[in-house]
Amino acid sequence: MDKSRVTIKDMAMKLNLSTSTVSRALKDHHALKKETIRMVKNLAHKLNFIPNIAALNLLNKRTNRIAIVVPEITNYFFSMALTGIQNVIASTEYTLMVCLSNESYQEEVDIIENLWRIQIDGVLVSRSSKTNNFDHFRQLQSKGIPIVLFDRDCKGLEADKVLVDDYLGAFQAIEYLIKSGCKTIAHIAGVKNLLTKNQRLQGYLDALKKHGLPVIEKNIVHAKGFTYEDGIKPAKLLLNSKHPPDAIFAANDRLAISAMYIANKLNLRIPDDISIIGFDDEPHSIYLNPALSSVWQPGYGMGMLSARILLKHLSEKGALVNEFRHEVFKPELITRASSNKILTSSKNKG
Amino acid sequence: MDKSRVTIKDMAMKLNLSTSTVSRALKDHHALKKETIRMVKNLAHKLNFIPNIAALNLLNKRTNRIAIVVPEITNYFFSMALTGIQNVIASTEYTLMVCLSNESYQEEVDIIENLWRIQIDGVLVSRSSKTNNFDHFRQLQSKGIPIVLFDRDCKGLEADKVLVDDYLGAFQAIEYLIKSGCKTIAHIAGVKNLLTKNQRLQGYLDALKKHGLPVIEKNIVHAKGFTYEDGIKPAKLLLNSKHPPDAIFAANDRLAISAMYIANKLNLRIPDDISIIGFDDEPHSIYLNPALSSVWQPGYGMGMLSARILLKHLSEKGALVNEFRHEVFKPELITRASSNKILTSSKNKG
DNA sequence: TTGTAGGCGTTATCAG
DNA sequence: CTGATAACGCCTACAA
Repeated sequence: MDKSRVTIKDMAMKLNLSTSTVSRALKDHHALKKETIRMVKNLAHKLNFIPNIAALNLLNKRTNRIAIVVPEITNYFFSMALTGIQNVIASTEYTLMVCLSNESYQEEVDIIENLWRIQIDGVLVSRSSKTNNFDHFRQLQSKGIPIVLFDRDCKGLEADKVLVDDYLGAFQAIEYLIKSGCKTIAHIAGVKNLLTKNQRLQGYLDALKKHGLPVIEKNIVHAKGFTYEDGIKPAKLLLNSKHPPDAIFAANDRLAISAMYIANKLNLRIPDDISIIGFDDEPHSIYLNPALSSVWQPGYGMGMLSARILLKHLSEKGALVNEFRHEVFKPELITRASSNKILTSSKNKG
Repeated sequence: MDKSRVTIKDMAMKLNLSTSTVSRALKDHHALKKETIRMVKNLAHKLNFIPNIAALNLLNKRTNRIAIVVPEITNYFFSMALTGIQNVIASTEYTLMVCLSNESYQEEVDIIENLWRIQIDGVLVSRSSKTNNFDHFRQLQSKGIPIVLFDRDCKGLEADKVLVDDYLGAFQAIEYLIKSGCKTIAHIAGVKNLLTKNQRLQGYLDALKKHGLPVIEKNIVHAKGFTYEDGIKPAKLLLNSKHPPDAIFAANDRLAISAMYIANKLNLRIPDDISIIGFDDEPHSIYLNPALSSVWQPGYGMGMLSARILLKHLSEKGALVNEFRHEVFKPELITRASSNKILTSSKNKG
């Protein structure tokens, strides 16, 4: 920080006033002469006075810092969420700190513990897929630091939550596949997690059940992670089997794209031989050949709301809030050529 | 911030010492009894004492905050760079603030001006493509705030710079295309910028010249931005023309993918009819059909180095540094099927 | 070897 | 209506 900043003291001297008067004038204290206020404000404007944040923080026992903890940002959903969060935070006096857990439970724990050390006011969290225990979050809360969870729920943890209806997104995707004529629909699920219910898997299961399709165990494969590479093995497993499925619903676009890749290698036609639907609707999905159907999530909006909720908490500090908000956004199935069996083969529906 | 933190005063009272002694003991002041130091440190450890950052900041006239200003983060290169930066910053007492200019000059100016208001210690910048005037950066520097530029150069601005050799990347791409038999190579360039020299374009031009190929004006098209959409028009322009080129080198992968998309629509075979090479090597490029050749940039490493350079500056504050570092990373051409004419058609080279 | 005092910039309380 | 004082938590001359 540069040293040439004007302080209240400087202005007080120039105006032959006390620092308290200047301070009060700057906040339009009612009991001051209008003239005094005018004078002070004029000078402040002329000298480009800006209150020293460190001094205020010391006084208010705050740091004006918010942290966001996410598994990664090289992913469309998280980068959009971060963009939304940042756009809200940017117009406040808060500073946003980005922390990456790399989908690792241990890294996440370390980060959270460190957040207390380095003194932040509040936290936005999308937990790692490996996280089965939420005590690190509880510990932070117990120190008075509010947490807003977004995208990935922590069952049993009481906090504000901004989620997307994964169940619905999956359900709709499966129903669409069924209606387009698919009979054996496989699912490449995300990382297996002991504690948190996998809503996308559940939506898949319930949709099958609703339409009287059998659940075939070997048609449900858990990926080891969420990268393209992680999708290769599950896709091979499914598509190389004796009775390959006629559709794959993947837990995200990367896994879906890997499945498309393998299908291509095996000379399977998409969607004629195998329909594929992803989740996330990354921008490049539309430029694949064929274009990938996917479930879109409102990352930007979720980010904005999460940030607003956290800011609200911080401004209400002291007023103990026992009620947590629980917001659920609706995803949207975007159908494209990769799942458009009907459209492609018989041209009778859009 | 929670209020239950232990302060030096608390410890001083418990130990019947003055705060100065405690303060000194914590930093191993030479003139203190070993015994005293031990006692203080033990207690500090037992009570989990952590110095109050706001107090230190007030004292040191710092804020411990660093800002990174980038056009966007929903892009592989920037998100990797940010990841690298964050990983360096995370182990320090600094907090990283992410600011997005959305490729807009005006937004960038606003951000930079605001950075001074909100008091940050240093800035990492990758300027917007529309930025032709660097006075906002100079103004910030003149207030004593160090700036490290990364990825996108600002010609004429004196600052630390961490760049990638765009010229070389483009040159190698074009040479490769020429060697693989392409005769008319087009270029989809990025946003036209009055001031900064377009190194990728220059590399393209020089490679053509070196190999005696003519520069055809209409085979150089500037995109309006860097999104997939921005690539559609240039691609149509090139591929719909009377004498379409037999290769396209695009300024980034998104533009290249749009070109692939249009080529597909026009039933042009890639690479037989048209070779395509991008820039950035986004992870999904390998899963396209055909896989996209691209110039890889070491985003993560560039981010790390930029952060280290900035930290160095901040630690040396006071010692006026007149020498700026100027680091240039080497990119790497990754060849895949989209440009592999020889391999694909006659199988005689890899 | 340790304590005292003053200051970093701001605000709140109490006087006047 | 305005000023003096203390306080936030820490550090560092200067004293002792």
